[in-house]
Parts: sequence; structure tokens; C-alpha cells
Amino acid sequence: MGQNHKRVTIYDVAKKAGVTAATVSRVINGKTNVAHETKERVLKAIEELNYYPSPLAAGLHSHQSNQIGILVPFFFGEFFYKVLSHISQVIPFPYELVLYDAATPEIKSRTIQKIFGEKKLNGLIVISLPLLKEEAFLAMQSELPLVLLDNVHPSFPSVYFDNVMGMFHATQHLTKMGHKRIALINGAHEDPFHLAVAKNRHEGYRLALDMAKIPFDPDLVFVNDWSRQGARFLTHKILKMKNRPTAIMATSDLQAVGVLEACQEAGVAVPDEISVVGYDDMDFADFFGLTTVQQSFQTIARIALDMLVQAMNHPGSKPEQVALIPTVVVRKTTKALE
Amino acid sequence: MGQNHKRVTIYDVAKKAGVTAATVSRVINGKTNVAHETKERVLKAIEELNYYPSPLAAGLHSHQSNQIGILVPFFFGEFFYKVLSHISQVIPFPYELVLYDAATPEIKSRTIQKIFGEKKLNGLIVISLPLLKEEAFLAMQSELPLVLLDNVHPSFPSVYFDNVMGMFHATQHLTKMGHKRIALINGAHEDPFHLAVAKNRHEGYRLALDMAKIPFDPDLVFVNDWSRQGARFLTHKILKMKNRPTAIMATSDLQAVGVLEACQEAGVAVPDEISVVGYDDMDFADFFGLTTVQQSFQTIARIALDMLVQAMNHPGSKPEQVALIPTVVVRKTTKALE
DNA sequence: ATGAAAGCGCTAACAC
DNA sequence: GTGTTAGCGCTTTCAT
Repeated sequence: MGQNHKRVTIYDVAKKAGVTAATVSRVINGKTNVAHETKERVLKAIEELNYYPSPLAAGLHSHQSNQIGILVPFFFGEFFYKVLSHISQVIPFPYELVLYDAATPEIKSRTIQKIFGEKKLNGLIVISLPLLKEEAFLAMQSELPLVLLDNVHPSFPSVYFDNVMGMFHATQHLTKMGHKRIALINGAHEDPFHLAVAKNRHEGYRLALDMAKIPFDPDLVFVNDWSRQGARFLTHKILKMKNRPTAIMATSDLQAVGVLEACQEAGVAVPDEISVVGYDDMDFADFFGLTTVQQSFQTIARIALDMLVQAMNHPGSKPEQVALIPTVVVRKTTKALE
Repeated sequence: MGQNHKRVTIYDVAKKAGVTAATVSRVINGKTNVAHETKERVLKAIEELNYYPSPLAAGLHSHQSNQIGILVPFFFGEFFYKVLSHISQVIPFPYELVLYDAATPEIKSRTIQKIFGEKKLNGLIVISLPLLKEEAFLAMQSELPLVLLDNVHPSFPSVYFDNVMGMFHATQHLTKMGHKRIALINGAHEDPFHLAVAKNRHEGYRLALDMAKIPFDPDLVFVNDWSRQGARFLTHKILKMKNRPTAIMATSDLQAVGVLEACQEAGVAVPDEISVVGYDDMDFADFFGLTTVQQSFQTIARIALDMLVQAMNHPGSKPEQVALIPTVVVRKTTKALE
């Protein structure tokens, strides 16, 4: 049971192959200046001894762990899950993924300090989280490549879903169908991390209204948390309004489902009596026939990694900003006004 | 822009504090044999230099990276997301989480070989994946502590949700309400990883039938993939049966939703004309009023980490097996037979 | 309580 | 093409 098998090192391989450690190292790292026949011998020895180079020892030299960090606020549910899952699918060999959970802004800051203090990662992807000034400063001092995903900062490569445009298109889908009284159910503007989602989506909504020359009516804007229950509650209020809106634009699918739920409870037919639009196109949106806003997680993951690799290979290259414009998926909860 | 600030090492701290590296090391690692006053000076120097010990260098000595690995088949959707999220909440200081994606059985094997070859992790949690004989052998040779989550192996600490019992209780909920013709919609028995879920859930179903002295009818068992669409398709067939079942037991909520969908399409009222039970209690189950089987992710994560810490601190202690018995959440898709 | 020195496993000049 | 040698930054006996 678990005998203390002594660790096999590069020297064991060297001895077995009748060469020195340097040569073994050359083989491992694919250097070209090794005789073909020697290389074969070394490879055979590696195989036979089942040798795995110590990443710790190799890393001590290069100051690199061959790991890419992912900093993320864990509560993001399906959104986060999808991003992470796609990242893990496109992460280039031989990098490993280290997960850092920014449960609170304090933990986030401490984690960032540690990451840039230790400098062992080959790269870092920060998801959804904005960088505070000090944090950005730290990152800029460092050689550790950083890219932002679902967020922007002028000093770092960033890919993000354009929330303003996404919401603009979604709302415009409604205005183009003749809707003029469009209620907005938004998530909280204030959150511990100071995310810009709520603000941006609000802005997109306003933009579409302006474009359609519909005066903005503050009484049509409702804010709550991002929950289904919150939206359900608000919808009941909306449905009771004297001059009831003909459409409800929600800032997330979860909320949109709450809206649907309330409509059903109140006996208001969707889309015949009221149109409903969500945001996110989560797995269940299709089931509900929900018209919503779709974002490509695969694309954002791929671009983030491309940017990171670019930054790792060409340090100092100037940071690109890429906005991904979400598209509207029209399903069955929206209908043109007669 | 990113000047090459030279890395601050333990020697810099030592010099600044007027001691040697050994003393600084003692302070960092909380050894007691350091004069209080010296310790203060060292701490101050660390602070002022903003020193972070190199985990790579420290690790070269201990052969440890202070990281815990998580090996997981990424496609598990909400299930996986919840487990991971809870694990990240209970992971003890100062460990980091390294994510290994076992996209295919081959990648899984290779990853396991690498992990046990490199031996740098302090521990490994394998989620949902069964261990092949060679893999288990590798792990047993090694000192690297391993725990299985959502799976069992006699040689390793394991925590898992008891699928047999979960399904047993769910089915029994139905039999107790007088249902005798209960269709089973199961996921595929065969999958690349040879998971035991489908088999176990089938067994639980059988067990409840036996217990209620209901003869097993193979014509009532339907198998497809785990998808909503698959279940929807099967349900349409079920609803057309001459002697239609009075209840459908699905092996996942996703499938249960497909069942609900088909019932609605066919104009069959749930639960009045047919009862439906799901499995998983996903976020949306509540919305659908779905009667289903609930599992505590928080508990499974906590226990897995406890076991891992135990194994790390007391190598050689004998592996425990913990089965978590899921409970049935009764909502509105099930009803007693008149 | 603190310092000196060896060594963890690998890499990279620099020789030959 | 291959060997020699000197670190990388930290920990840990062993002295004192």
C-alpha cells in the first residue's frame, strides 16, 4: 500500500540513457541540437522510468508555472459556467487552469495582489470583474499578461459582450413592432463589485427609445435584484397600471421567466396582450419560447485566449478591445402591435 | 510601462531586516523559535518590500504546490457548476484550485497519469468519474491523496449521492400514492466513461416496484439520451399507449421538463391525468412545480474537502465511504390515484 | 534564537 | 552534439 517510491529525476533518466541531465533537458524541451540516436535513447529511458519532469523545479527557473489563472465571481450561475467550460476547451497545451474565486471585493483585491506578487502564472483572465485603480496599476507594473473577459479596461486586452448594443437591439425589436410603452425590469445598479451591466443595459434601452422617438418615461423603469421572484413581483405591479405597457423588457432571462409567470398568474396572455423579452438565452429560454438576446460564449472564450496567448508571446503589444455584439433571437413571446 | 522590476526575494527581506534568509523563512512559516522583536522587524521588511514568497521555490523543497486538483467531465451542466461552486467556497487556506477537464476518457487517463507522475498537487478530487483499474493502481502507489465525489471506489475516500436510494424514494412516492403503471424514462446506460448513474437509477426504480409488489414491466422502460427533447419524444409514444401509464418517472429534471412539454402538447393534464417526477431539483424545477429528487451540493462539497484534508494530514488512514441519501421534494406534478 | 551551508530538480551559459 | 557548472528561491539540518 503506497510504498514510498523514490521520485525519479532527470538524473535517473540521464544515467539510464548514458548522457547528462543537460541532454535530457534538451530532449524534453524539444531543442534541436541533439543527435537523433541520443534522443531516441533518452526518450526510451523516460518512457521506461515513467519520468515526469517536475514543474516546480522547471518553474523555479523560468518563474513560470505553466498555469493560467481565472479570476471570477462565482455566483454568476449559467453565464459563468458556460464561459469557464468554453475556456477549458480552448486552453492551449500545456497550460493548466487555476481558479480564483473572488467571493467579495476584498478577496478579489487580495487575490490580485497575491497573483501579481507571486508572478508564477503565465497569464490571467479576469471575468466580469472591473479592475480598481490600484489593481490595474499593479497589473501594469507586472509582466504578467492580463486579459479582461466580459469587461473593459483601456490598458488591457478586453473582450466583452456589448450590453448597450445588446439591449438596444432587443428593445428595438420591440419598437419596430410598434410598441411604445415598454416597461424595463432591470437588476440592481448597485452591487459590491460595481459591475456596469445594469447601467449599460439601461442605456441600451434608452438608446432604442430615442431612436424610435419615444419619450423616456421613468415610471416605466423598475429595478429589483436579478431574480425571478423579484421580476415576478414587479410584473404584478406593472400589470395593474392604469395605462399598462404593451411590452416588458427584462435584463435577464431569469427575470423574464418571472415576468411570464406573473402574466400567467394574472391571466394576461403572452404575446397577445403583452410582449416579453429576456436577455442571455439561457438553456431554458428555448423551452419558454422566450424572445431574448444571445451571446456566443464560444467566441468570447476563444478570443480571450487568443489575446492572452498574444500577450504572452509578444509582451508590450498594444491592448486590443473587442466588443461582441449580441443578437436577438426571436421566439414566441413577442408580437407586433396591431 | 511595465519596467522590469527585479523580483524581491527572501534575501532582500533578510538584508533589510538585518537577519539571514533562514530567519525570514522561519517567520514566514510561523516557526516559534524566533525572537519576538526579530519577527517584528522581518514582518516590517516583508511589508515594506511587498514581498511574496515564491511558491515555486518553496514547492521545489516540499514537492508541493499548495494546490488541490479537481478532475471533472465538463459537460455536466448545472450539477457540475454547483459542486464546483461549493467546493470553491469551502476550500481551506491556502490552497488553490486547479481544474482538469476530462473531456474524453483518453484525456482523463492521460491527465491522471500526469498528475500522479508530477506529484505536485496536495490533493485531488475526482468528480463523477469512475477510476479504471490502472488509474486506481497509480493512485494507490502514490502518496497523493485522492477523494472521489459522486462516485465510489473501495480504496479511496468517497462521497456520493446514492442514486439507487434517491430513485427508490422517488418511485416509492408514486407507488404509495397508488400508482402501479409507472413508466421510466432513463438516460443512456452506455457512455464513454461508463458512469453508473443510469444503471443505479434503474435499480432504484425496480426496488420501489418490488417493495410495492408491482411486477416489473419492461415495456414501461424507455431509454434515450439525457435530453429534454429525447424525453419529449418518448413521452409522446408513452401517451399513445393503449394501456397508458398513470405516472412517468424521469431520471433527470431536464427530461422531466420534456415530459411536461409533451403532455402539454398532447393535452394531457399533469398531475390530473398523469403524474410526473424528475431528478436533480435544478434551479428551474421549482418554477415548474416539479416533484423531484433533491441533493445537497453544499454537503457533498464539504464532506469531500473534509475527507481530503483528513487524507492529507493523516496519510494511510483508512478510506471512508459516505453515501448521501437524496430526498424527495413534493411539488405539484404528482397526485394520488383515485 | 540565529547563522552557515547544502540541496530540492531543472535550465542555460559556456566549454569542448 | 554533449558535458560542466552555476544558479533559480526557499527550507532545513547542523552548528553556535
